[in-house]
Amino acid sequence: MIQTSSLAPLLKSAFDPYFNAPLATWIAFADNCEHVKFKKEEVIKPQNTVERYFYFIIEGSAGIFLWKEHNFVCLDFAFDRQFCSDYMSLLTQQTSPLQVVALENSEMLRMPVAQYNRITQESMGQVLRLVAAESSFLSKQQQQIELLTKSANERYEILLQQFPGIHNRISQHHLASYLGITPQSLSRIRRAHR
Amino acid sequence: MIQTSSLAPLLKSAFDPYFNAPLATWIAFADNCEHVKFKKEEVIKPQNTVERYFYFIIEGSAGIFLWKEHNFVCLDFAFDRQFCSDYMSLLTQQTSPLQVVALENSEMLRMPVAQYNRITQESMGQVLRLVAAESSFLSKQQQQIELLTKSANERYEILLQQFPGIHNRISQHHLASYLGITPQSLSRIRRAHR
DNA sequence: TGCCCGCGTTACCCTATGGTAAAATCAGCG
DNA sequence: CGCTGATTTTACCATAGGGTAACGCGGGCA
Repeated sequence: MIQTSSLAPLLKSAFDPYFNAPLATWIAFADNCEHVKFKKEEVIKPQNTVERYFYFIIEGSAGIFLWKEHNFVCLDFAFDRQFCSDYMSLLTQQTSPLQVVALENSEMLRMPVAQYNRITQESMGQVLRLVAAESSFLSKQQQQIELLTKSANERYEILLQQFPGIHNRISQHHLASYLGITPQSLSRIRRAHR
Repeated sequence: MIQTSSLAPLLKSAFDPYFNAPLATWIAFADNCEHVKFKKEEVIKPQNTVERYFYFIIEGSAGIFLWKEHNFVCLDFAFDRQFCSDYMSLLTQQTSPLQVVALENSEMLRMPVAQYNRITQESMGQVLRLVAAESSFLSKQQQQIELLTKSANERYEILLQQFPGIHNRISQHHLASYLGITPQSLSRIRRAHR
């Protein structure tokens, strides 16, 4: 069993671009976390439940999904060193229709919401929480801009730029649902790309 | 000229649903603001500039727009007692392609970004800033969900529910661009609605 | 009162994407 | 190495929404 505190450098390097906290702070943070593993396609947080954890991906990937008619559409992807809770439900502590699913075999660090709330009352934790909120907003607004102003084809190109190699890690029907199209349409787009 | 501090009760009542601050705090807040007016269709913040103010709408409305090919598409509306800056640019203090426009003759309260940053280092200000970020995220995610999972027709119905009477205040081509369709398509949808 | 001008509407055809179904390819496993 | 089931591709037609253009209507203004 890995000591979670040994993962502190990883946390520090992931968040250093946003704000500076000494390694000791990240060790304390990691000490409040649990080290968990998920199998590909395993449901981390089912729909219509309350999110109980703040998750950080050590290695692997996850998707945030929403049921629509006959299948799940993907609202967002998260990869190594990213945050991947159902943030909506984490914030409100209400059930949400969103479901979080591991998209590869993954290792994560997770902190129970009670400790997340406690920690985000301390000074560094406030910054962490604000950074999480503001950067989540920025990326959501970016996604909205793309949905409103780009074609499916352009959105696919942007996705590939944003996450190079994503098409080797994530199945096509997930990518398609994220783009707001069917797998068949995505296949057509990929064909045109060659 | 209205004393901005006389608007403190309005601020307090607008934010009370999110967190509780005594009236005195809002008076102090308002004292840092300027009372400004805009005419219908007046540009409050042009595209490709940096947002210099935190805006609060006393009365009226505004839209956040993005240039696409031959016209502006609307990313969001804000009405009385809502916040209406180019939040992306306010946060990053970088230029952004977003443009903020008054959609009716409007009165607003605005606080320069330097004071906004100063105030959001104090305790109540931190809460304000976090609330702004988290609620902006929630509403953006909701918009993304609607774009991905609803038809233009359904999105129009949702918009009417969310802002009752909006179709009497905002022109159809703005509504259409917000929904991601053309004014002609919106006209078709409205016809079907009768 | 009558004339414009802007906005919304209608009409027409076009294109991107959806839906269904079948074929092709790939991947894991005996 | 070949079977089997899953994933991806292709094909075919259907539909929502786009583009252009013409029309109509209502309000401001001469």
